[in-house]
Amino acid sequence: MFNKETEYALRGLVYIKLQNMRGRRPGTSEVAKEIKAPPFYTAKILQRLVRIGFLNSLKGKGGGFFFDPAKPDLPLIKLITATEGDRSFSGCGFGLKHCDSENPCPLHKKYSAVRQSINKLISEETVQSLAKKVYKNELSLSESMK
Amino acid sequence: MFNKETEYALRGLVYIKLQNMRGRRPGTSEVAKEIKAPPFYTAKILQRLVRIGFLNSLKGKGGGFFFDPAKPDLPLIKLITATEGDRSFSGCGFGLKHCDSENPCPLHKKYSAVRQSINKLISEETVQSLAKKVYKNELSLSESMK
DNA sequence: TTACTAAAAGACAAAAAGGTCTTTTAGTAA
DNA sequence: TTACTAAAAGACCTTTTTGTCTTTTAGTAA
Ligand code: FES
Ligand code: FES
Repeated sequence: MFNKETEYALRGLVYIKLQNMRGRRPGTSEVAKEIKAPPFYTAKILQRLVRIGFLNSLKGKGGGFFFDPAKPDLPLIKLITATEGDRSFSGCGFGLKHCDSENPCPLHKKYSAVRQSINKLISEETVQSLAKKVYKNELSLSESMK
Repeated sequence: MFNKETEYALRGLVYIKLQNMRGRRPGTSEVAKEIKAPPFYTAKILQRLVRIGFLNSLKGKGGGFFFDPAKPDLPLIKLITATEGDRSFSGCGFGLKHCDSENPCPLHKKYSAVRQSINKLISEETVQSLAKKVYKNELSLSESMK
């Protein structure tokens, strides 16, 4: 579905938000471990997200990553666009340069419906809304242990 | 949506089937040109599809690619699985190793619905059904020229 | 059977994605 | 103000994907 970078970013941010809700600011190695992602790569990705402005960080002892509570929630579509560009979920499923309902490909009718439901999903859900679900329902951020 | 190889394979096969319906057997360079794909890469991909058995070919003058009319239609899901493996449209949208409704990720509920509609689409449609649509409705296999 | 045509095979190369690691900088706590 | 902690930055590497090209093989038509 998403590429690795987006996956790690998404899982990482949800984990960070969840910890923030519990009054903590996790660091890179904790995040990487919890979301089962490569530690250095995770660090690099989180740094990029801070630079973009999606996330805040604090250096030094007791430091770590956190969300500015004053900022609006971060919809998945914004995150995805930032990590993998616009490529997904806008183009033609058949690979034409542009999806054009005036000049549709043979997949257009069915595919554009699916595409719309994907866009709805990633526009409605935010990092925060996902974290809240985990918080309330004990949903999983990593594999079940059984 | 799909990777390049799958896209070229899909467009190429639909083009070939369409030409077959018109009594022709196109060759690699014709296919590549018509679907706007890199010629040598297209050749390589088509060769692989022949080896797999999705497609037939005939060498020599008047030769080219064609579908065995006796064979059943080729659903997109088979093509996709052959070109890019099982990775898409089965796993967890959040990146967990397995999608497990007993231990769902926070995307599970909404994502699994979308995933199912994708699977429905690629199971229902076949190379042949798409070619037929193009044949009947003059749908587009490449960009509009305007 | 010769000349031609077209696919088959596979080596090779460029670009993008994914990942690792070292050095530097900035902060905190005692 | 020293010692420690943790992020920032960026060089470097590996793997996968995408793409190119040459040589070989198999067939057709005349
Ligand atoms: S033209 Fe292909 S999806 Fe719209
Ligand atoms: S567990 Fe993530 S989609 Fe099912």
